Amino acid sequence: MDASSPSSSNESPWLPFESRRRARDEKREAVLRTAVALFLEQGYHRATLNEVAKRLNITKPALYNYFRGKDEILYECWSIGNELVDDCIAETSAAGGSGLDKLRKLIVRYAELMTEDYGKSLVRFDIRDLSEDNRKIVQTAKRRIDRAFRDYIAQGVKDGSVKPCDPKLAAFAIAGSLNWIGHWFQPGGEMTGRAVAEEFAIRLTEGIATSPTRKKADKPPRKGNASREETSEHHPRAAAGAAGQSKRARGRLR
Amino acid sequence: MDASSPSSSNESPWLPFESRRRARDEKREAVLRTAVALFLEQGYHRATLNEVAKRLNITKPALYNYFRGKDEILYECWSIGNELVDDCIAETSAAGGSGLDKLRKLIVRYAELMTEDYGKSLVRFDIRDLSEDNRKIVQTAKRRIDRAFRDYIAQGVKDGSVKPCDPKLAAFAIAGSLNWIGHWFQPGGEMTGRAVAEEFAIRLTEGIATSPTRKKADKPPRKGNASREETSEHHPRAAAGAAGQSKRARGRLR
DNA sequence: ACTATTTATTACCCATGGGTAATATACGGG
DNA sequence: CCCGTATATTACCCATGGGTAATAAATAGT
Repeated sequence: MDASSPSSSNESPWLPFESRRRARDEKREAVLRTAVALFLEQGYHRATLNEVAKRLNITKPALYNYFRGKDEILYECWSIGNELVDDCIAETSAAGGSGLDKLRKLIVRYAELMTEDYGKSLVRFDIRDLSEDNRKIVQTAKRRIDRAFRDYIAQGVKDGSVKPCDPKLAAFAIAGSLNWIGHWFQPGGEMTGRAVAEEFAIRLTEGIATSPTRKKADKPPRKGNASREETSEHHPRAAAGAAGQSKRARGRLR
Repeated sequence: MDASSPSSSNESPWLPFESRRRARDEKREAVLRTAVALFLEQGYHRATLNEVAKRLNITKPALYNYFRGKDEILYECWSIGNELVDDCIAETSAAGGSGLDKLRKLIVRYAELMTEDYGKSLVRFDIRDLSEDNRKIVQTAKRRIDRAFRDYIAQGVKDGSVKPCDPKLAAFAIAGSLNWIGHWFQPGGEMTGRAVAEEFAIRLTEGIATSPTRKKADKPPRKGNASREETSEHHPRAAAGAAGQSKRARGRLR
């Protein structure tokens, strides 16, 4: 343990009593990284700003230099996740292919997102904890995500890559599976996020695809029970850092 | 509106200032019905015991005649839902058939449960709000539910009704879809709970079934967008009563 | 009717934690 | 070196809401 190491992956820019000259945005993001982890770990209501501050080696009021309040922090966390999803959708839509191709691509990306903190925040945070305004924004964004799934499915039905089905219900089923990943996945388990994502992309589309699914060597059913017991039903602790991405500058105060 | 009607579906046994002689268990259950609805509607932390009491025409301390505290009420709500699931599993296991048959049966029942209050409580309530002891019980129960799904799938793979696949991941995918129903379904929408359940049973198994799925006249893709806009992403308000079932007598006080 | 028991009410307590005010410290520029 | 600005700290405030104590009203039994 070297306490003076410059800056490992997920560390606080506020070193105990020292160099505090980092750029403002870096600190903002550090707050969000810490907050999202804590909110996921303990749940928004049990998590306190005091604890967030403590993990950053600062005190609660300092947080108010960067955010208006707890609910705004929550919103910003969600917002980062949302940008990541938007990127997924944009890329997926840009890349050509059949409806099914796009659907698969989106599933892979979205699934992997669900294994990261900011992705989880999209499905684990309660919209009702937000301010009226932010809640509206979130709801609109969620509709847009839903539409992406539905559109790809509908498009697939049209171009023949997807069996005739109700796009709405199919989207519900698929998105449900994916969103649930955000509740049970924890890094360090049997499978990596990427592996889960790819497996789900196959599993979730082989029911509605017109052509047979599997590509690579047909994966045989796996044995072996994990050491850390997971369940499709519950949400365990969470931790682990997530992607950073810095195209944000909204919400400057003063 | 006849205020003196004896006892409609979801009403308080405590009539404003009057007849208070109902059996204890009936009152207990009335508290739970009200609580589960409110917890779903507002979220556990935003919901207050004062509000629960108010909806029952009583005051907060009266609730403590029936429960030790808020978290115990939460647990009891969950517990009722769990009993309902247990019944599903028991019935499904009792009825014979291939692994796939059982899986489908369980999906239908479980899905429909997810459209009811007590069912939703299984997936919407946060385990971390419970006492240490109750949390353990819940976790165990969740593992049991997960096992049922996995076992049916594994059995299906063995008896040839289900394509070779990893039962664990398949169970995750299916349970995820189903659990998510508890987040988006609201009665009064386009489809009834039963309809959703049956549709999901087909959709979720047609990917892993060995034989072609659909039974009745092949349902054509449906058009028509609902008046009340749903999304695969968010959780709306909730209300509606759920099944009662009264095989409970645990937790008597004093 | 009188009493015991159950069940409700009114009036509190108080821990928690979000948020603020006043103030101190660091930093960058002239 | 001094001053303005940004950023942090200490010391508070106070609304909320779970939980309790003391007490009153209803009910059942004899």
